[in-house]
Amino acid sequence: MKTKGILLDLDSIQENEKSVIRLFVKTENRIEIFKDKNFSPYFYVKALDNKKAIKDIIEKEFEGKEKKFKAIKAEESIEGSIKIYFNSTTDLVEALQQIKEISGITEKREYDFIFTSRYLIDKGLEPLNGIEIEEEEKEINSIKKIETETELNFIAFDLETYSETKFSDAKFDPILMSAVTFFDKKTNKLKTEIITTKKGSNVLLVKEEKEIIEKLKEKIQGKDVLITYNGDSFDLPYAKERARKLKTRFDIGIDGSEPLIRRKGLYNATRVKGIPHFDAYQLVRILARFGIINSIKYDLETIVNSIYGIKKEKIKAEDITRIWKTGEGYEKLLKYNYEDSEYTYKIAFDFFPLMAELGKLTKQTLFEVNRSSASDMVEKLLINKSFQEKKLFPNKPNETEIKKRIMQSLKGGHVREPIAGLHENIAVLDFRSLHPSIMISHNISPETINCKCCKNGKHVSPEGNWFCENKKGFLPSIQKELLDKRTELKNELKKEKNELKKTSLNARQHAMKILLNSFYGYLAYERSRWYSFESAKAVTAWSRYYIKEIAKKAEEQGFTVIYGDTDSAFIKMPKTKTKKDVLDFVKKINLDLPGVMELELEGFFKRGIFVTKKEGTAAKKRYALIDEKDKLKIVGFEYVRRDWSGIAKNTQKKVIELVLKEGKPEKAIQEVKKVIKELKEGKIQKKDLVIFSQIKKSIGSYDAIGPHVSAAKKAIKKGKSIGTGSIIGYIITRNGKSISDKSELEEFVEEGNYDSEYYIKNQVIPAVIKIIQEFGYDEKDLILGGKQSSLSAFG
DNA sequence: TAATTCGCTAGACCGA
DNA sequence: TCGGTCTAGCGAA
Repeated sequence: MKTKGILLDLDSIQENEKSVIRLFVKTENRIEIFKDKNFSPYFYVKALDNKKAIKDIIEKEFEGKEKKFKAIKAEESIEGSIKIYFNSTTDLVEALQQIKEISGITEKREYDFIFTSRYLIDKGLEPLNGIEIEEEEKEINSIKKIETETELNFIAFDLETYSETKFSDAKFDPILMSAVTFFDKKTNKLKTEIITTKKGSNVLLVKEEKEIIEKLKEKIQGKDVLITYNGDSFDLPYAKERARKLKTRFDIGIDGSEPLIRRKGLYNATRVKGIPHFDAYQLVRILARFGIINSIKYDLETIVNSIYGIKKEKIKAEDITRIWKTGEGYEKLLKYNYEDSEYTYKIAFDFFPLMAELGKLTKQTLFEVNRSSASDMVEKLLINKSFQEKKLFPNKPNETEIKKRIMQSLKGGHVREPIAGLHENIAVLDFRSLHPSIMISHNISPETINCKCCKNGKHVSPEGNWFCENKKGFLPSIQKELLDKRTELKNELKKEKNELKKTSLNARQHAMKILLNSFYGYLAYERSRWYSFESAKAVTAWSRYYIKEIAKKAEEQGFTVIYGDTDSAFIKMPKTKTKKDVLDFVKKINLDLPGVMELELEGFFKRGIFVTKKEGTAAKKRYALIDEKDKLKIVGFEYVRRDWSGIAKNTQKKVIELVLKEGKPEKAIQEVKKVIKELKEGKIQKKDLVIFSQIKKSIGSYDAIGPHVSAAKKAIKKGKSIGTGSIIGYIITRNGKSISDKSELEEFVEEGNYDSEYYIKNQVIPAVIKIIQEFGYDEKDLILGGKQSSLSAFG
């Protein structure tokens, strides 16, 4: 019988001592389980004498935990290796240890790879894409990928729980309510309901806590993707534990299992069999790593604000309990629960296409890709290609090798010292995808380096290594494929009118961009299977070479180069030069660049400012530009840093704006004076004084107790739970001697209790002084009344 | 518990 | 209480 569906999830189980793959497939209207009993785990070995080794392997009795077993098959395979099959993954693991007892075996390969990933790659399947199964009574005879439009039913949920202390403990504290959000087909809109035991808006009333869990379970059943915000560590483990306490089961898995909690260091990964658990918190972490979003904190309120610009109200744990007890503010609590669930749904929904595409490209399930690192993704992609090209992929490095790799240090990009001051008519040029384009254009790959044939060829790096011109490198050939496909998709995107198709095309090209940019890092990452220090070294050597060449040529053309960082050149156009001259220059450069390397014009800016450091030389990585539409671009300054107070950041922004937009340093000075006055008068609100900083290691292991550590320590004494990874918001109060003494967690500080001296001298003034100094003013002009200088910017 | 290096700044820490 | 050094965090690319 033929069945078509969408592949949601897979796992492997042991059945009659055999490993069996189970696929969770969305067919017509439900999720069904299909078993594949014909796929055996395997690994490869290399041997001195294959014939003899095969005979020995076949005859070998391996010692299992319970009984002896044999390999089911051993045969000659790719690259002169021997492929050995086993009944189960447990057999394979045992055999892996004992295989070295056979003489003449020199090497083991492809043994450290997850069985389910193996299955997807070998069968050429893509999670969240279509599959066609030839089956009998749910047992798979054959399977293949087909292209299908993915239409899935999502459901998000969010729990509110009771707590006498700061944190709820599932052993004692009940679930008060659970919001669920899903797409309502009747109204074609999102619908959110709150399952709870007290009446109110949008409430789905039940009698007791146990029924909340059961109702939630009922709501989840029939959906295809389960969305939470930090469900990995909170909502799912909590619901599971409460169910146990209340003598019921939270068995939402398609196979009737409960959520499976796997400890992953400090965090959990919680899996639901058959229904991919899509944790929006994990998603947001990934997006932040790839620079897609930028946020100070990772709680839902901050994230919603940074993605959608919407201010969502937060209710603290203790208030939830108070509201529940008194009933006062109950509607607010309902709204809070409602919004948590709805925004969680929205974030996950909006970024689902991107994650789905990353999953398809790297052959990872949604659950996996949702918790995957950049190196994971590149590695899976490479392994997949390796399989397609019938090659053996490299082993993971052992710990000794990893340590050796860490010892090596790599020189990075070139940063040019800026010319400090105010500049006008700036053109910013930059290389399009610098690292990938260097890798592709110079064929940089671990196996093309220093080949026999091309020592004096085109691809000799500035530091001496060279790369083959005859044989295409493994890594760059994949990058080229991605690049070409991406260009094609972007062209299609331009023509496409249908919004849904546009979303999907855009997600695909974005996924490719992310992967493309991760190759270089993977090459230089110590745990990489395709590690090549010398290759990575060549990439950066070339990057330095090319960007310096651009600067040199720009100067030869009569431009002044005012700055450059890694892949960019900021050039100042003298009066005699036009925009066309800049574009012609770019064009000319591109004629000489090799392969796919390309210089682009990022934009024209009417003004820009670079400042000096304390020691007097110009500061790199901090500047501000204003374009022709008066749009500011502020880089590196305190304004973009979370470890500065709002009052300092906002004042700095205003100063930059006044100076760049209107060329009025005098106005800027007035502005700063005004802020200083308000600070002195105690008028500044708490929220503008908070400084955020992360506790990056265990609180006891600090040598230097800075303000954030000090505030954290005090808060811990008061019963707050703060650990590695916590982001602290603190305020410098009037109570104490040193800055650290005065530092206190924001929530413990009364409105108005702040050290105005600190905020003036250590926050506002340092944030603006370097900028106004460029106009001939100094600190005295900010504190004293009179104006010391009358220099004007454009006078 | 998983990409890299370059660069800036603050504030503690320490010895004179 | 000073100045130099070191620890720490965060951002740019």
